[in-house]
Amino acid sequence: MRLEEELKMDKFRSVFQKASLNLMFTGEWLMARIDSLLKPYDISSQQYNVLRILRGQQGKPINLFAIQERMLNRMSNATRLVEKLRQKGLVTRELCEQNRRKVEIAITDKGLQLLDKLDPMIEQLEETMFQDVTEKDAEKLSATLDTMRGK
Amino acid sequence: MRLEEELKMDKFRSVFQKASLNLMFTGEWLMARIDSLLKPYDISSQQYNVLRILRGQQGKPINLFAIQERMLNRMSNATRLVEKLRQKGLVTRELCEQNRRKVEIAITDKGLQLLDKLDPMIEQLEETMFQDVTEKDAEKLSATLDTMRGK
DNA sequence: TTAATTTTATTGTATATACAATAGTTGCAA
DNA sequence: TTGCAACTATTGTATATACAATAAAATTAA
Repeated sequence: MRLEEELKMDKFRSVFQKASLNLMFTGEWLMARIDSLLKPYDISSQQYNVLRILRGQQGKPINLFAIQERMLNRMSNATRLVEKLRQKGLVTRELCEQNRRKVEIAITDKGLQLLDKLDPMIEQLEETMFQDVTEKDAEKLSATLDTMRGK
Repeated sequence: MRLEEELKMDKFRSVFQKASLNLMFTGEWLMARIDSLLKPYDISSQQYNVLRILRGQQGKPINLFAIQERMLNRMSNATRLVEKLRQKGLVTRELCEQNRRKVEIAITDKGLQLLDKLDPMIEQLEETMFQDVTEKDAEKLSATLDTMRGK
């Protein structure tokens, strides 16, 4: 459905305004889809994102500051987010001996297993979303978004 | 900056995964920009969005359910959001006589004046974002997003 | 008319979020 | 060496959010 119908708007100030609204709307839409996929596993999209960041580290621990830098939405609170994951046994937390300001976080086997279970579901969602979008258009989308965020 | 650098990721599973992440990241990025523009006026991007919906009604009141349908992110709580606006004197709330389930909301002059002040700031932000994006690319962006959300 | 269903709004509750304030640790400059 | 700045994490607090439960009014069906 086009954005006009989706938001019941009959006109936009400009194609740029329409693109902005569409970007925010579709971004929210996608996160809501992901959240509802993850809900039965009692994990939020934020938490899922952090687990993937940790897996991307290939077992190397990473501190809270670095996690924050890699998060999709700017850090509201990496400390508390990671603490939730720790309580579920999905990550470990260890004080860094070399630099006692830092806290090193790593994903556990249980965390990896959870991701293994979730991955196909997320990939399936992606496939559905992009079934009528070419690789070229997906690349174009990324390129336009990069341009919008600027240097 | 490209998403790779932004999120410090060296590779993506596919161009589709990259596009998904970019969509969520850039959507959040844009909302955060808008929120920080609005902050001095003590209004959130959600509240701003509702005010614009009301203005779009050309003075005709609109009920909470219809507001919810037009909101950018799915309704968490239109009741409470609108109540905040009412407390600031930006909207009015009136029980509908014809259908007593409904509550009619309308924007006040104060609300319209606030929007008049905010509009140029938001337009300026849009201009900056799209300064290196053509109209054609903006249309393409909207079209791809519409396709992703599907029928 | 009564009962069931649908529409619309409100409330409760747990959690997430933004953002500022604080604090401990380290590194650097005077 | 001391003091200051930068880095990193935690905490406090107010607000926003998701989502379910409830309620009231209207509509439909029996």
